[in-house]
Amino acid sequence: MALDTTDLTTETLCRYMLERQRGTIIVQKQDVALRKLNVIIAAALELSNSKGFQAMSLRDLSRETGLSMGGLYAYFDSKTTLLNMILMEVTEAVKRVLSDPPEEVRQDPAARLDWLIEAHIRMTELMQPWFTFAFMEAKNFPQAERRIAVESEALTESYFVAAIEDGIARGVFRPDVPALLPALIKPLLQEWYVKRAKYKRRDVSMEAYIATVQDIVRRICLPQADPIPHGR
Amino acid sequence: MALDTTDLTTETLCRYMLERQRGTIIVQKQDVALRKLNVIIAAALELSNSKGFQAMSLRDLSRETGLSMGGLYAYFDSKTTLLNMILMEVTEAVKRVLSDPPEEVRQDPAARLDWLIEAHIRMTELMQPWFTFAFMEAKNFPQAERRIAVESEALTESYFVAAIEDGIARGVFRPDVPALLPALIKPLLQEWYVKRAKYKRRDVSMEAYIATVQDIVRRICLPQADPIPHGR
DNA sequence: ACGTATCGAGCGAACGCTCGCTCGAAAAAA
DNA sequence: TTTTTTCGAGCGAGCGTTCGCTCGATACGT
Repeated sequence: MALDTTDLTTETLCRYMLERQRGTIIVQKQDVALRKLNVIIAAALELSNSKGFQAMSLRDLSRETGLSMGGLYAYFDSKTTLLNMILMEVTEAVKRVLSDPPEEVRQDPAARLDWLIEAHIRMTELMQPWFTFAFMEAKNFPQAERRIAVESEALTESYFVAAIEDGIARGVFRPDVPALLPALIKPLLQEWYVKRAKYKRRDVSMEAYIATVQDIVRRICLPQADPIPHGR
Repeated sequence: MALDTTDLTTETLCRYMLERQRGTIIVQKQDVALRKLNVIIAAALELSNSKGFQAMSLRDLSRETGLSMGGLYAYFDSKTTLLNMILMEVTEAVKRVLSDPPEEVRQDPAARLDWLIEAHIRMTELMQPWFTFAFMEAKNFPQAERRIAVESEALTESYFVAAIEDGIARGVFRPDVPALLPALIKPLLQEWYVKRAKYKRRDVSMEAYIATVQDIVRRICLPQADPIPHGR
């Protein structure tokens, strides 16, 4: 599981963001800008995820970051821009991570599926506030932003489509794998970060969750190995 | 599939609501109250689901219903109460529908699971705006209301837990059915009404969706029958 | 049948407040 | 001094909520 965890910290993501948003971020000094951007984004994610983006006022954000109202506007030119900045980093991160599976996994469809599932869940765990934000807020986005979210989701699904089709073509997977399966894996992956509190309460570890989803998908795709003998 | 569809129309749900909220609804005349409540709830669901409950102002609602600001307050005493009224009808409807499976299904665990899946999806289809509201808005509810939503979800899950445990106890299901499976069925059911637009676009009928979820769950629970022989 | 009293659904201006956002000035850095 | 960064009072719009009021329908006394 070679997932570059340092690449998904809020700090690193803010570095990407700063670079990408040179146009809108007024502050010139790199180190100052990066430090404050970090504080702003972290606070924005926390406030947003606890009360909703739209219910988070910029005064809340000002209080939480220690920056003044005007100070905040050196980092974005509108509240919607702030939303876009966060969204963009999430979708870019998904592309970065899921688009290149490790070499050893490409020849084995089952392993490739396992890897996709594990990588996706581990990524959402590392970037949990980001994904919660992107997922929870997506419904109320302006149309343009919602299309981005939909397309990003379609991209994720396409990775699963490819892996499953490959498995069937190689004769490793059952030929009657449901056509809807790739679409249905997505909500299983989202469940982990959306209902995180619930699984924490039940002492379900991320590893156990990953293993279960992998197990379920394997049971659906593979001709049954029936690993544990059972009576009757 | 004996699902009483007339019981789940907005009109009928408003009748229940009117009865339950006698305390808060000021309007005395039954028929007037019922007619207007219908208009108010329908508009509230539509506005809420397109821009979010928070973002729906009572002025929006006033414009959409043709009632004045003051007029609206004859039907609820605060915006939060309006939210609660809708939430409550959803959770009560779930109880009504899922708590009594038809007799012929109780002795057959696989059929019982199939029934639960079909009943739940058909119900969410009939009450789509209600479920979208309850699910999408739940994240940003005040704490008390969020607890109701969480408990309602736990209740739904418990129906699946019971059915699966019964199947294992009877030796019909594999003993190694993942413990998390009941929790993971829920997001598969939600997927249908949350991403409704996506499946419409892809020409996936509700029947096909139901059949797929049933198929998937069966593959996970049953010792593999391997109905279609497949090559290698 | 007719006039009068009563009812109550509905109205909408107004209140206190918070919102996203601006901008001139102070502070800090260079 | 000049440039860059930060500040925070203030703007107009819009929020949820209230309340004195209207006015057609109904009930009742004669």
